[in-house]
Amino acid sequence: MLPAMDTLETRELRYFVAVAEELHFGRAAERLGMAQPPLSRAIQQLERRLGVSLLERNRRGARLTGAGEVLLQEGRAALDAAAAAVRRTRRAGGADRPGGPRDRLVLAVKAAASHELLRRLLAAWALEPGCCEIEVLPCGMSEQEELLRDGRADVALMHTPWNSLAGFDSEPLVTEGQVALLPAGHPLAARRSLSLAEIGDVPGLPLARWPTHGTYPPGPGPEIHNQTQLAQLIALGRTVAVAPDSARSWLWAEHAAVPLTDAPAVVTHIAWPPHSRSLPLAALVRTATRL
Amino acid sequence: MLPAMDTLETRELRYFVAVAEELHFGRAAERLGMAQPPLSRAIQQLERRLGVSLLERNRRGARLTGAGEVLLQEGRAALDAAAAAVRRTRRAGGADRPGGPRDRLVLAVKAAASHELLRRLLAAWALEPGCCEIEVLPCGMSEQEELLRDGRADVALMHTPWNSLAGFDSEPLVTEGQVALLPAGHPLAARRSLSLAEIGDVPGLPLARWPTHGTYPPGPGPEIHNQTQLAQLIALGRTVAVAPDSARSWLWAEHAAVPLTDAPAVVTHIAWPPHSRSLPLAALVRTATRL
DNA sequence: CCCTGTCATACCCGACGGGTATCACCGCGT
DNA sequence: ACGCGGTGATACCCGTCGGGTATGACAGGG
Repeated sequence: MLPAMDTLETRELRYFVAVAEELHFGRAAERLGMAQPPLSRAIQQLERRLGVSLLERNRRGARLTGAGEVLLQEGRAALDAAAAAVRRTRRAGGADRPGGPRDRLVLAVKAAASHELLRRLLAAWALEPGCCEIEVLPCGMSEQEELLRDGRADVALMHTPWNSLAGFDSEPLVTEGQVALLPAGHPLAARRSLSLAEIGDVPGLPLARWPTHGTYPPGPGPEIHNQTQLAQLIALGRTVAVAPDSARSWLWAEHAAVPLTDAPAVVTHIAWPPHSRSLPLAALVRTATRL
Repeated sequence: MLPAMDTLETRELRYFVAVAEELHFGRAAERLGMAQPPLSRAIQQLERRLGVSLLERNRRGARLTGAGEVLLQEGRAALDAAAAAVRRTRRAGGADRPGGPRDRLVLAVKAAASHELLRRLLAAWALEPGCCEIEVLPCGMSEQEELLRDGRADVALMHTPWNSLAGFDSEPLVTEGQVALLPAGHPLAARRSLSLAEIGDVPGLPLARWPTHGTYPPGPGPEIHNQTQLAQLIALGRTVAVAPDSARSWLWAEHAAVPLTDAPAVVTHIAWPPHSRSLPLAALVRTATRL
């Protein structure tokens, strides 16, 4: 029997994703803990089986073809799905914590976002009859999607328009406007309201840049990694930022918040993987939407 | 190196899904084109690696444990994702039709649903500057989800509340009410409007049952496989059915349609896999929403 | 009580995944 | 110009393991 032309082993996907990300067979092999020749051969076999060229080999590394781009994206999704299958199955069988509670929900939240909402949600959940333990998993700015996809989290709080809800089930919880965060002494800080255009090109006060999926948008402003860093740079009069209303709760004395008239509203959603049949999850979502 | 504890090969998933669906090692092995002993061994290895019991072996077949249920669902999703990766990569590389157009969208539509909308959509698409070939893939009642997930289709017309949009991106296109489809001669056919309760228990005229994901809801009515069959049974005075307004377009002379006051509205959506980066797809969605 | 049908065990073999050594190629340095 | 370094490809070998066949253990039914 020929080796199943229409199916890909996750091993092959892991190999290809590693090569596609490194664009270098040697480094990819090292990352995979194997030697370079078998990796080269595996990718060649993959290309032959698919009947498609995935990489343009250069003397100096490699470049992805269009089909390679597609396989990188789809392959990551498939690997996430396989990883999720393992994690969720182990959890369902109680194999992750021997003897531990098998009803446990992992909730992914951006560190330092939606404090107040989270507090209220956990309080309401504790009063719920069917409640179970909730493990709060703090994560980076755009990490929730991946955590939900690969099964490390069961449910997440996400914020449109920053997070994409594509591929998940979700319910909106709270809508809030956005404010400009300025140094308290700055002339604009005295204004009652501002527009995005007005803060977009203030001389000497470039707009801070947040990472989205690991990469930063282009611009003159500083690259921000966490909220504390941002707070400091604003207090030092080095930058200005756009944030939801609820950011007021962590402002310093040196900060000022001015409502923005034309910034898109931020909606906090509770989101979870589609087709979930978990009863605790359904109960948590119900609790959240009733807050 | 131990054989990668945290990862599942698609081969193992295929095996488990086959066993979980058949609940019988022998039949599953036959379906997989292999002998029973290696299949048994593979499942045992799988259970050991996951540290979880997946099946309760009985002398008379097997039953799924809770963890097994989870792995069945998650495993199917992962297999669909892997199959989609193969199909979409081949399509992107033009390997499916040698020399054929690599820009081609496959649109899944329920046979005989949304005729008029589809006609208008295709007409508008043909006028679009960036238009490409559209292959219309007719499918069963609830088949669109699977076609999108495993990459056989790029985009689909779906109808809530029958189809679930969970896990997809979508845009609503049309909302329509529902009507009762009755034999023309029936007393109720003369009414201006009806309620679901009224047609739910008409003596001698049981409500037809449509399949959802291959299974039929319980009830006394006949099991319907396609629209022609339904039309015939209604004309014969054997059954009554609930259908969207647009069903009027295929009514026979022996049929009558009476608006239902309390049936949920049917919304036709255009839906596609999340995180798509296809430009033709984006253009098609734009065209559809502007209709 | 044996026969049937189920899944598990024992054993063997071939395929193939992976390692080592080496080659072919090209850019770049001196 | 020539050699050197670094890239991916090729050649070859070996051990593992996936799969097949034969058989066992066991329970239920005629």
